[in-house]
Amino acid sequence: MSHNMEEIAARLRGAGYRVTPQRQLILDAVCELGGHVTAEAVYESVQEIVPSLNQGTVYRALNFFCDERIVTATRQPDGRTVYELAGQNPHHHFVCQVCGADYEVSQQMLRPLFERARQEYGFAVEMDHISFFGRCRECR
Amino acid sequence: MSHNMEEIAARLRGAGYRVTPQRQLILDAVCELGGHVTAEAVYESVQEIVPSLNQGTVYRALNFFCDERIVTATRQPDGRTVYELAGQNPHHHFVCQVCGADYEVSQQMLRPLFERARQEYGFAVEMDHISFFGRCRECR
DNA sequence: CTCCTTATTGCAGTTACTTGCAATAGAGAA
DNA sequence: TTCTCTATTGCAAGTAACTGCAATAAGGAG
Ligand SMILES: [Mn+2]
Ligand SMILES: [Mn+2]
Ligand SMILES: [Zn+2]
Ligand SMILES: [Zn+2]
Repeated sequence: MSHNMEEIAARLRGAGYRVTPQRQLILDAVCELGGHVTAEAVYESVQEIVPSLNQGTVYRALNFFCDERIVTATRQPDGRTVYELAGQNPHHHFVCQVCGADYEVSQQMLRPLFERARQEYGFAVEMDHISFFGRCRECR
Repeated sequence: MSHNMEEIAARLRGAGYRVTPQRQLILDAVCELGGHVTAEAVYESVQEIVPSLNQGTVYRALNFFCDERIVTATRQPDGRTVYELAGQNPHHHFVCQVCGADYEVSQQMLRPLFERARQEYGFAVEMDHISFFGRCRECR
């Protein structure tokens, strides 16, 4: 996973947002830490570079990037939220509540359901990163 | 929505749990308030009958009932969790993020997806009350 | 009915995240 | 470069929900 900051910056500025060093550091951290990362981990990471950078700023930036669809978020059953670069391949997850096994599944897999939602209810699901919790084969 | 306390109480006692007045009040409140109800609303409701009843107890009881599959919970995008009696007809929701419109959809609708999860990954999804957020026809 | 084990409660403190506000600083205009 | 507007930050307080611990009480045994 990698991100093109130039491109993202241009898009954000074009929309009237500002590209601050804090936001760049935070996005870099999400990218470099890789995979599903907690706000806490991002905070600790950026903290090492700019100790004055505030936790509130981390949360706000992460939410901002989610709104802008630059990162995705999933709420875990433990109450924490994990973030990830909303890169090239949109996907969802099947997560085992017992052992934590995590199957990444493509957007495709949910298409039939979303299609039916649209046809039967005129409803357009707008979730690009869902986690379905349950049990894997071994844990049943 | 209604619940048979006798039956539930017997089942809980049989499993080694205790049926306390607090738990009964809390379950009654979820039932009587009806529909999707917040912990806050439950707390205020039981508070009127037993003012000493603690918020922590409400949260613990609600989680306990969720574990026992007696109530279901959904986390809303605003961060709050709403609870509901896990009654006769298991269902999920399509919720419009703009106007709040809420389509209740039967468990059936998700069966093909869950079936595929099982066949392709050996994964058994164990979520009985999912909310899919998006936009309704009018709000698009 | 009384006793005993231990599940549950009340309480207070903690965690994860959000928010109001005054100070700061992007970034477009001149 | 300088000015100006206002988006964003740091800070501190606020919120929903969770948790450790000592006191309480459910409910089975006798
Ligand atoms: Mn992911
Ligand atoms: Mn429901
Ligand atoms: Zn597993
Ligand atoms: Zn709508």
